[in-house]
Amino acid sequence: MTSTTIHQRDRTVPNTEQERESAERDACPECGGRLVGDDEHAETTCAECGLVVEADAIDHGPEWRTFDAAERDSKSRVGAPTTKMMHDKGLSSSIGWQDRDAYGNSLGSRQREKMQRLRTWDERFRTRNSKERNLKQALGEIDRMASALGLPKNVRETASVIYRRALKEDLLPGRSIEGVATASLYAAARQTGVPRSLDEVASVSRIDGMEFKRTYRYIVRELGLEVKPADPVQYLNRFESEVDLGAETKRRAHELLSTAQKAGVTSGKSPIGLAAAALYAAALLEDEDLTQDAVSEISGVSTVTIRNRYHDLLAAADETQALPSNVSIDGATA
DNA sequence: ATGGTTTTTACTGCGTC
DNA sequence: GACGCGGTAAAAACCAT
Repeated sequence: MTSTTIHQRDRTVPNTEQERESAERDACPECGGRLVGDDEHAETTCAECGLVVEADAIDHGPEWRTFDAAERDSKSRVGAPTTKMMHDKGLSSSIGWQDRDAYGNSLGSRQREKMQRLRTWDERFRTRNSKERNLKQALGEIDRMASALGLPKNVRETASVIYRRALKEDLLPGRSIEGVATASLYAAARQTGVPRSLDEVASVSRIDGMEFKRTYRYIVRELGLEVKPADPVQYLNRFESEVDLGAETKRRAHELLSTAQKAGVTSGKSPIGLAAAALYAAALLEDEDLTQDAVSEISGVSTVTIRNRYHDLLAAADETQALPSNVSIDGATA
């Protein structure tokens, strides 16, 4: 990640001192007059007739503005420059440093001391407010996403605890508030045993998936969070509630899952895939009307994975002869 | 950075309604 | 002929080293 691409758009506009001088010596194509470089407006103009030879050649804006669309959408992604150094974007007033009153007269020593105290407190309040506002926004965001995902209150609380820790440990600078908020929520959901997949969380977040995963890993590492691999059963429960199935089918699905877990064929496999496969396999055994495509739809797992996993599940079930021996699994064993 | 594992994508053939 | 299902190869994503 070098920054080489940022400034090398058009080298006809002078960057260095020498280049600018040479540019000034060039002649205007219109009237032959002297050309003048204007850094402020990124233009090269003719001193005689005012013709603008080069306009908007170089973006003089701060480079942290221009990386991708998501950044432009949410100003809050600008980490250190605005949120830390200029948390209020320079909008709030502050107490000046000169010991002068509004008319420019200098203050007496008593007044000077008073102003000094006020300055101290003014500074304290302002930085404090910024952190609080920051936190408030993050918590609001967490709340919004949590309700969109139908997550219970304790998850939000866990998420906010995680977020506060991140804030305390100075993990925020350089990262977006929303990114950390999203990551906190995802981690909290998993820790509290109500997992949502990365995709699901990403879909209700304002930040893109890549960024989300990156910040998630980051805060898990930095905070030393303990996040155990998600339990497939949790996913299974949720998938079951999204389709209309008989009670026996659901029982079966759980059974398949637990025998497979005991058989040890589940380690390393994605919990979501296992849950989806268990659901499909159970429906198959119970002659329910449930296609692989449907399961894939609600679980976000490809049909290929469902096939592979459900073969594993049935094989495991066969070996542990957990199936009642008189039940025929027509065709499913092949 | 690299290699091994898992998942996805894309394409195929088969049987059925 | 569309649909559900199954298999495969190659690409992509993920993870630990």
